[in-house]
Amino acid sequence: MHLTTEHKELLDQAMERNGLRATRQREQVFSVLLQKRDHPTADEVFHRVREEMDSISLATVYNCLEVLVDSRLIRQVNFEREPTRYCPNLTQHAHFYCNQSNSIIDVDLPLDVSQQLKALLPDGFEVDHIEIAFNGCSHQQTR
Amino acid sequence: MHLTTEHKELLDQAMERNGLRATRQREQVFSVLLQKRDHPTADEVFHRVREEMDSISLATVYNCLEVLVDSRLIRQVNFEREPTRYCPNLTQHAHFYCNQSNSIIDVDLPLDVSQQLKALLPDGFEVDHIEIAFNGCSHQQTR
DNA sequence: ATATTTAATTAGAATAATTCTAATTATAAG
DNA sequence: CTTATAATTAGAATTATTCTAATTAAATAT
Repeated sequence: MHLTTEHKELLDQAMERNGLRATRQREQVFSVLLQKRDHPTADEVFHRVREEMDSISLATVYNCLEVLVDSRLIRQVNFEREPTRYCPNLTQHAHFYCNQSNSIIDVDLPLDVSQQLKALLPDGFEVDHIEIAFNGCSHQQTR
Repeated sequence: MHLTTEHKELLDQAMERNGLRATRQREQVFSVLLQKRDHPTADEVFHRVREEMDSISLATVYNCLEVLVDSRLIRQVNFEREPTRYCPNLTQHAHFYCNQSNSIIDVDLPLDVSQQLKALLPDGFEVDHIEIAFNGCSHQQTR
């Protein structure tokens, strides 16, 4: 497990705040997500975690991911009917789905743009978050 | 069945264009979606269609919806892990999910805003479409 | 330290939306 | 009217996810 001190504290504090425990499994799942900046499915996370912790169950991975999402340490991204993916990038960003290479690319989202989007809403609408998904072709190599 | 002449022609042309047939079932599914400006699931569409065509099967409804989406006569909207919903509003718009009333509200999307969003992408990225989902509370009555 | 309480993990069953399959029926073309 | 092709149908299969009940681990109190 390779959680940096900062990330470990981030997790500990988030768990504390929510009256939850920073278990080995939760640390491991968080760690795995931070190690590779991609967008794995729960099943992919499960397999990556298994490499170091072969007793973990898929149900636990789902539980850990849910906890991490709820405490806003990671983001959950859904695209069409595909399995949910998880994303350690906490900065405000959109996703670009390349339907040729089948990959997901993070797209930075400047504050003024998201504010402009919120301005489209009628009075009294309170926004918790905005999901923006581009779909198209990025002309990148299929990795 | 209550397809207006214009909608009937819209369907016929779209089917023609794609080498498909404008069957009774496809007409009926299209009609049901146009009759009520909401965002029903496949199952809800199935039940609405059944009222007038009791022989239709759920598989056919799924097939019809897919065909209509592919021919861009309706839109498919996905939110989190909820069942896919279908939307007859073809104008450019975003969706607002009110997590209190659990309803979906269409939000008009001006052309300049979507263009601004596209401008965020690196060179060479080609956009087919953009999905924008707001999540929050609209302070509306739970219908 | 040890016992007790509470929360988390586990394996596997259950669920729910969607897709697939193979047979039948409808539509269009010759 | 026959033939070829596409669409529909019922039901089985699939897949991601959630639930369940038993076990284990962590935190707290003794």
